[in-house]
Amino acid sequence: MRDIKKIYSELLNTHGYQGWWPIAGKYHPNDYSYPKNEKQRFEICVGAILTQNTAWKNVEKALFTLRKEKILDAKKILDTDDERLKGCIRPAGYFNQKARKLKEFSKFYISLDGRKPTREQLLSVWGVGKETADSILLYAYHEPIFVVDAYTRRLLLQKKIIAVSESYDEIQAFFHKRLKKDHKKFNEFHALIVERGKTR
DNA sequence: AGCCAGGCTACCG
DNA sequence: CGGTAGCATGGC
Repeated sequence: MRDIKKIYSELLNTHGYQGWWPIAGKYHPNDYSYPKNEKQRFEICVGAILTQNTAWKNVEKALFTLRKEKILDAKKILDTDDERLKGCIRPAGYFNQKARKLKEFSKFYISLDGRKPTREQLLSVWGVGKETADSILLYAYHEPIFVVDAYTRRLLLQKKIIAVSESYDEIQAFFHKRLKKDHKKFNEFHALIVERGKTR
């Protein structure tokens, strides 16, 4: 039996600490203390939405522009004209949809008033699906919840740990069942799976 | 020069 | 329910 803990250490040996979630373009290997403030927390949420089916490289361009234009903020995004917002995030693709998603999420984020959202609440927001919700919970709120993405499925299939495409929730339960619920470990594991997926 | 990226919604049978 | 078209740009 191929233990997923063994897969984790192999990935770590091969790729090293990934330093997720990147804040303002910077990674911070083996330091899981981010976000350090609300501003950074919101940036993670925006990045999680913008990176939907999109290369992170393109998301960075959008984040850079939002930062430069000083609208990387929930209230500012809501106050920004749709066309201007679309222009800022254009490199991240699907800009019509994503502009709407950012506004819907900003409204939701403000309504939280500093409280931590539940998974159910996140999923009720238009444009937030399971992976995005779990990424936000794990990386922005340090909740020990495993993020499942296309790379995770591919990895489990390649290692013949699963037969054919199981559901998101089943795969997530698989990890939850076998790993201690530690947000740092979940953070690193998911980041490593993505890194492996990118470099094939 | 295609293919594909750190998905989601809407709609179909 | 599961399956899939459409969304869009930029990197390799």
